[in-house]
Amino acid sequence: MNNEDSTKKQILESAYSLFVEKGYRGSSMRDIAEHAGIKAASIYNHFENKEQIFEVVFIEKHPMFRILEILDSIRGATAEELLTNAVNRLNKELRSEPALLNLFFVELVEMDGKHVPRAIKTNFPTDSNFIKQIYEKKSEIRDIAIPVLIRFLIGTIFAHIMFNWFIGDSSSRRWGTSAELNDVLLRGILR
Amino acid sequence: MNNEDSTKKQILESAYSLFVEKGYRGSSMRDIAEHAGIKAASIYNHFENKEQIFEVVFIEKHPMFRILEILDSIRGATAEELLTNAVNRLNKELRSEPALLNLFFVELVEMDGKHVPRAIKTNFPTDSNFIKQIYEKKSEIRDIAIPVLIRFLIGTIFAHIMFNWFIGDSSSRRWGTSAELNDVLLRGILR
DNA sequence: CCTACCGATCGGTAGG
DNA sequence: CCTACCGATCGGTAGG
Repeated sequence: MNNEDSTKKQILESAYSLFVEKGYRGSSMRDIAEHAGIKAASIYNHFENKEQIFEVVFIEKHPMFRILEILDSIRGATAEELLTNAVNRLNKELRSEPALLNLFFVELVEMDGKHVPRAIKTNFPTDSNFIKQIYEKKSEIRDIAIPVLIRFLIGTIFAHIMFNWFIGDSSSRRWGTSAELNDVLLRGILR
Repeated sequence: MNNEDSTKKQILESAYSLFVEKGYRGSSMRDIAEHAGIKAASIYNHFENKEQIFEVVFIEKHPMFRILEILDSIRGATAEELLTNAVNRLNKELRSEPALLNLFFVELVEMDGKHVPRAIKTNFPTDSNFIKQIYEKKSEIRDIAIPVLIRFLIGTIFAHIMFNWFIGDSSSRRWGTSAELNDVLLRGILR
């Protein structure tokens, strides 16, 4: 039924935004229901219990897939351009939507990371435009395995943003700008 | 009083380990009390409420300070040695004590990061043995501001470990080893 | 430092 | 899909 589907989707969207904002235990079934326009008891027509909702949300919204999706829209004539664009874009995206990583933190702290393996197995992307582009520009890059490169790239962005959280955004000037970090990154990656 | 002090400390230690393991809302005052060997009501002789406990714990155990503390014990004859040792040591430490970062995730998700600025202001280290050593070896390093370097170093370790969490530890072979990441990092930092 | 207790809220169920 | 309700647990207080 169409109605069933759309209610289920609304529950998932509601749960996602609440989990990300308040954590798992901080988001009650009543909150999730209200935000989806129904009553708490009705949720149980679509899900067995609260944890099942989280499971589905986490698998669908695993930040890794979202990040690979963002990377797929990046273009660049040279490896340097491609990588610089990727860093800038990811940086911007993760800043404007810190929620992206929050879901993962909730999984780590409140769920002990137990859903991670299944999330990876369920929907790891089979082909990535970004990775394809990197392969085409392989000659400009040091002899590093591509997965290691991807890892380093994504990792650097995380690092950048997480460090800002650590020290608070207030004193960020003294700790360097995005461009400086990008420079160090490219030096390590390019020939 | 000595007794007051030690009870307070036990409450803080108990709260720390519980917050890290179960999150803020997942750790009840009764749990915290029991783990400290007292009853829940007695906590209020030492703290005004639950959030005040978290505040004190977070300021005392902010991962950034613990990391700088670990770095202070690192030695190395050359910049390369110093940095490699630092990467390996931090990596080992963060792996054996993932709790270190969990406290910060709890703060970000359940507290909205509101205690971060005060934690930084309250106890930022005035002198660091590690930073001093880096300065002495400045000639071997590219012309990067030292804070940027520290940031990149700590960030790389984070990145390494967080990426493992993201993909789950299962498929880690294909994504590269610690040594490979260290190599990319050093290329970017050393002259 | 404790026992006893408060109102509020939780996840989930019964029954229609 | 709802109303009504369950037992359990929460943070916090009173009073000694």
